[in-house]
Amino acid sequence: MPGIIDPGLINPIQLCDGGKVSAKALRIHCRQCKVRHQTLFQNLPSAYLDETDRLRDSEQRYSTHQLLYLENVQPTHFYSLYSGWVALYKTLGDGRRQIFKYALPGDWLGFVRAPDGTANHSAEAITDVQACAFSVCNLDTLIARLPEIAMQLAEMTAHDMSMCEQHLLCTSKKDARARLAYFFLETFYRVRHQAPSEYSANTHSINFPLTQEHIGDTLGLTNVHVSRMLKQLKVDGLIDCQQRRMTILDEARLAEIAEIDPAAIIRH
Amino acid sequence: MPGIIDPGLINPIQLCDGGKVSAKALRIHCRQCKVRHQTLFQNLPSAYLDETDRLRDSEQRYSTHQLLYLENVQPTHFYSLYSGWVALYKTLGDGRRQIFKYALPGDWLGFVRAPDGTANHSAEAITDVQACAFSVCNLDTLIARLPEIAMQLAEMTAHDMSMCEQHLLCTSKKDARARLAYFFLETFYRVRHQAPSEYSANTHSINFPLTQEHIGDTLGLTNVHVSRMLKQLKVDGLIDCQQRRMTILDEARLAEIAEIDPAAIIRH
DNA sequence: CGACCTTTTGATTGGCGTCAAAATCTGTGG
DNA sequence: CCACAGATTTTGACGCCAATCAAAAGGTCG
Repeated sequence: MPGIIDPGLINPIQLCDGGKVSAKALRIHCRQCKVRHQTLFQNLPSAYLDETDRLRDSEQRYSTHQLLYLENVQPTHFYSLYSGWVALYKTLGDGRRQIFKYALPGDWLGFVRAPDGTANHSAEAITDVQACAFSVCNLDTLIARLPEIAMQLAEMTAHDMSMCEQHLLCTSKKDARARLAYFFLETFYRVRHQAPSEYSANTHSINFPLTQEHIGDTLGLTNVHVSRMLKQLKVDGLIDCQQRRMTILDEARLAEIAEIDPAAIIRH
Repeated sequence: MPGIIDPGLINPIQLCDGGKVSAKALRIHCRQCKVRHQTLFQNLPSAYLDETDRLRDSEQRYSTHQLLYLENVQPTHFYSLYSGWVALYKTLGDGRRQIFKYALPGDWLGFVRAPDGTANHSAEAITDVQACAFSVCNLDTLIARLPEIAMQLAEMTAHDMSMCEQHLLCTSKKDARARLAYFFLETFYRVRHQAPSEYSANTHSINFPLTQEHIGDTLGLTNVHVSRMLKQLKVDGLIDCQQRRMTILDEARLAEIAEIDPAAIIRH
């Protein structure tokens, strides 16, 4: 029910030391989390990683449909996603929404904000989600102590920017069929890379929790039209998509339909 | 003639000390340039500004239709734009292109690149252009010496990202009329803010060098349809646009048509 | 099992693209 | 200052892709 917001869904924070998570489970999780921090902390001397650990605020869990943060609201944290899918989207007055990214494990959320400091988009858990939260206050501390992080942050944002431009190109210049082909391929590659546990090499398939409405909101189509075009792709034997699992059946032809520059794929 | 590239147009660099620019003119320009560096260097102790001056590589001039850099090519410089308009765009195989930003005076170009270091978009001068060029090699030097710049860079990129998301929302969810209204308003605000000399408070108008084809390539419309819808807006007395000048006649109604959140405008 | 969500299918409409030609603007050289 | 070529804008006719409305079928979860 886009456009209508239940404030109770926002920031149901469980602090590490106060919540349901046992100290031991937490320690294990933190250790795993540390690996995931690579995207932001990968160029840091490893000795510094302990420092980042100390600055991490809490572990948080969200279940499907819960919001991590909300457009136009001052966010308290930014997040390193550990598991699950999160949709990042903007809403228009009448409830239409544009999803512009699905955050996957390893992605960072919440750094890009409007000039006044409020979030410029909302973040909703698509699946159950685990995330490491950093207080936005700590970001300054972190950067003051470890300036390398700032550059890393700039490059991560630049990468997001690059994807967003690609998305814009896709949405405004390609027809529905090409958009779908593009989206499925991109998503497939991203999941394979960032969430290998959700990828099966045998079947060339991934876990895929999105509804056709999600896809429509991403590509600027209605769920009805997504259904029609997706059926086409299935009939043509290019793709299979059911029961929360998506299989790429003919990668080459999909890439062709998607008008993807093969060189661009390699980069991901 | 999108899609066809004249290599002669790329990087016609004039070094400060080797080109047509007199030493005096250069010194004046650099001084002005320094002001324009605010976006990247604004948080630096002013003593450091001399250092950035030393790291600046050259002044460059481009005339209409020249390329500053080209998609998929390793760029040698990144730029601080001093005067003029530059279109940043991606091209599809068949020549269709998607312009996703017009760089205006004060903007930085060329930092966002693909993971392999090549430019992920092209930059073409819409008008005659003056830019300060920094060698990409020097960026590391610069940041090593002045770490604050990295954070500034991250925030600038985040701001670009925010605009790109907005653009995506606009293009994929709004009809042609709303897209145009949005685009004219946004452009008007940006020019007023970043190039005050091109803005006239009396007439509420700005210099506007874009063709309807540019606008179409920006908003995902054909030039034909832009022409039709633009005429509507003119007939309705909302806007005037001719002879390279664009006037906002009814800001309130335009904002309404554009479905712009008034709060969002204030932020710019 | 029943309520709700998601997907599918059909019929119809409309916005925007395409093609084409005329009109207007712009800049350049004679 | 005019003439002319090329670029840009305007206008019309027509077609198609995707939106909309509506309803049925299939899935999912409590």
